[in-house]
Amino acid sequence: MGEKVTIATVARHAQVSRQTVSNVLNAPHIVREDTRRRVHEAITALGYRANQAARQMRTGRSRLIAVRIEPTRDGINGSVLDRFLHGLTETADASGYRVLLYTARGDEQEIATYDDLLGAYDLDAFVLTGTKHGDPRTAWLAERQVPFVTFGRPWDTPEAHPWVDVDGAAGTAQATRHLLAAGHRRIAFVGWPAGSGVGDDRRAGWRTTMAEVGLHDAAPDRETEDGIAEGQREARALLALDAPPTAVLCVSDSLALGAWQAARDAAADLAVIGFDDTPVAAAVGLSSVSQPLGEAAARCVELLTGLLDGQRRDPRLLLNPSLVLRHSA
Amino acid sequence: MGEKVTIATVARHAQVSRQTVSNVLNAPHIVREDTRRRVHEAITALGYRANQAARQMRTGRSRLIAVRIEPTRDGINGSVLDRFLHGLTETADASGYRVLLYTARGDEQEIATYDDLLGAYDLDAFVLTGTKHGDPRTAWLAERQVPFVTFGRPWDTPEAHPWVDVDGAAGTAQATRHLLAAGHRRIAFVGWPAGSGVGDDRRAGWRTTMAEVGLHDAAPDRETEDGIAEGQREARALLALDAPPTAVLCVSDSLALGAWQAARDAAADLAVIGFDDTPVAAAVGLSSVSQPLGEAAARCVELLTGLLDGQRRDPRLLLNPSLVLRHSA
DNA sequence: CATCAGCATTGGATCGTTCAAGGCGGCGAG
DNA sequence: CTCGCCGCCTTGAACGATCCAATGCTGATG
Repeated sequence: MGEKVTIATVARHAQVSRQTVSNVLNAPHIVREDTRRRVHEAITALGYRANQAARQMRTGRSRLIAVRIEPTRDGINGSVLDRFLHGLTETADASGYRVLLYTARGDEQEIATYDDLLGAYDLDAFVLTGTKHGDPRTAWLAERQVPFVTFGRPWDTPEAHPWVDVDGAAGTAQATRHLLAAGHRRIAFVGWPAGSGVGDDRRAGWRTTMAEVGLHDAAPDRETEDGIAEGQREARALLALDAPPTAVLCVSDSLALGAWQAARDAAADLAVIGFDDTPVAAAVGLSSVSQPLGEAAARCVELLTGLLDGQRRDPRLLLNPSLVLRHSA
Repeated sequence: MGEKVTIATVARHAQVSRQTVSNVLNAPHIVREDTRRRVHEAITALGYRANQAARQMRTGRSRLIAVRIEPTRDGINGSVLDRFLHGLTETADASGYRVLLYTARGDEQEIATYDDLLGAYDLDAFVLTGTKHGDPRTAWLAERQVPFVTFGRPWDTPEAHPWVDVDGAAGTAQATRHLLAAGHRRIAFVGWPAGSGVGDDRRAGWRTTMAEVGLHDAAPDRETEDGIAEGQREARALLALDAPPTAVLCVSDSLALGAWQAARDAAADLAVIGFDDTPVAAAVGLSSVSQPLGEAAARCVELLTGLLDGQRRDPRLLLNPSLVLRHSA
């Protein structure tokens, strides 16, 4: 339709210079009230939108945030990222940022992608999900002073970089207390093999809570890979014990679902609580610990915009999950 | 570390002019073999990456594709978009494009977002998911000649714009044939209220297949909103019939899961097949019709790059889903 | 030997924005 | 009265790439 509307068009229309229009947008306080209003009127009248490419070329900032999207590994856990991503996009929008996606197989390729994105698109910041011990990605980014936030704690050095995370231990502690309050005494835990930050954290919440009430002995602790079949297997093993537990707390919904199915098949009276409150849990009526993903995403964006604006807020945030009760416990 | 690497840096390093470097990148055939090689060596040696902002300003193309991410409505169906998005990002990457996310509440706001994205970021193209009758979004984009592809047919006018879709009718037909081959004669369908393109399409596959074998009379057809509780209700109603069906085909996994649970609770021998092959279906062992989401995404990107390069391929693609068999049928 | 075609290469202009520097009127201080 | 300063605005230059027109070079031809 109409010709391209640039800052010059607006300037002509408002009878001022280009720079004044630019100032209205970027430093309104140095422009006189009525001039500012006149420029704003011209902007809306013409439907002007600042060209990001041109702005970016001059300032080196793109107002773009990169987020990795992973292949849905499990299928069950995929929805977690999905919800997080949605929250991220929405909050970023509100702050004038946009979310750019990328994929990568393996850390090395991911780092190459950083390089690419930074070089070609001048990305402002990165959001990483799923951190692990000795993560090479955060090291690379930190070394180059690229602003980034992780959703997930750096498990080695808590102060290494800004992060947002959900307090897994608090979640399992809450679940454990709920089971205790319901009269359970033998409460087992089915978790991942020790060594993963997330898994160990969640296990710790259960363990300390059980220890607090002196029930540590009546608390079988199992380690297994993630999966429904694995959950079934562990539940069967637990039920075959001399003094089987009356409740099981699982580190994931996959394991919890398996355990729940195994208990039902064996007609055993076993309370089960999972973790992540995935759609699967909701669908089959499984109680689960729910992460505040929307809030986590919002905090990530807040931290990033803070970083980019040079503000210094406390760059580490631990959020509390909540327990969602359904039929299974 | 090193200073910013621009096209001039590369030119100096390779002992040629800026334009020659540009030609190597954009029109390699007009540059002499050995010159080209020398330039390429300089590029890799310096780690040069073309600045997209500068390129975009001159050419007006951003190599960016926008995709909407929706709030996970159901929770169960969210994973479909998730997998599609992953495929999209991966294929786009391979073609040198990047995926930009956006959210919007309602069509009006979404159209405003188009305007914004086009004005500010010079987006090259859009991918829309979930089309409906009389979609105002596609009309808006078409009117402005913005390149776009929809994942989902335009249900009013098949030739309106390029699209990729999965043949829902073929999927339900395949599922119906499977049930027939397994000896079922009374096969019910639980679908959404007539009027939604997707739902009607899926219903049609079942109906025509049943009609082909003259079993149309023995085929109860139910209409209901989506949801697990709704699926349970419909299954109970079906089982209470004088001549209850021995199998149920559902338009979604949510409904199928509900039906499957109701049948189990009633200890009824009822085969159930769902649609979308969501993680929930996989988790509980529900047979389902699976959409080739990765391929659909790849085709979307192919179509778009074709459009952008001015190629004229057939811009309409109907893909075949496949039946995934588990315990439930 | 002069001319010209064919091709690779060069310099300058350009996209839309922001930064740096400067102009200009008015006001208070010396 | 003059000077300096402040607030507000304008002008020229720059970011890094591509496009366009012009130039240099080589070799073949009249």
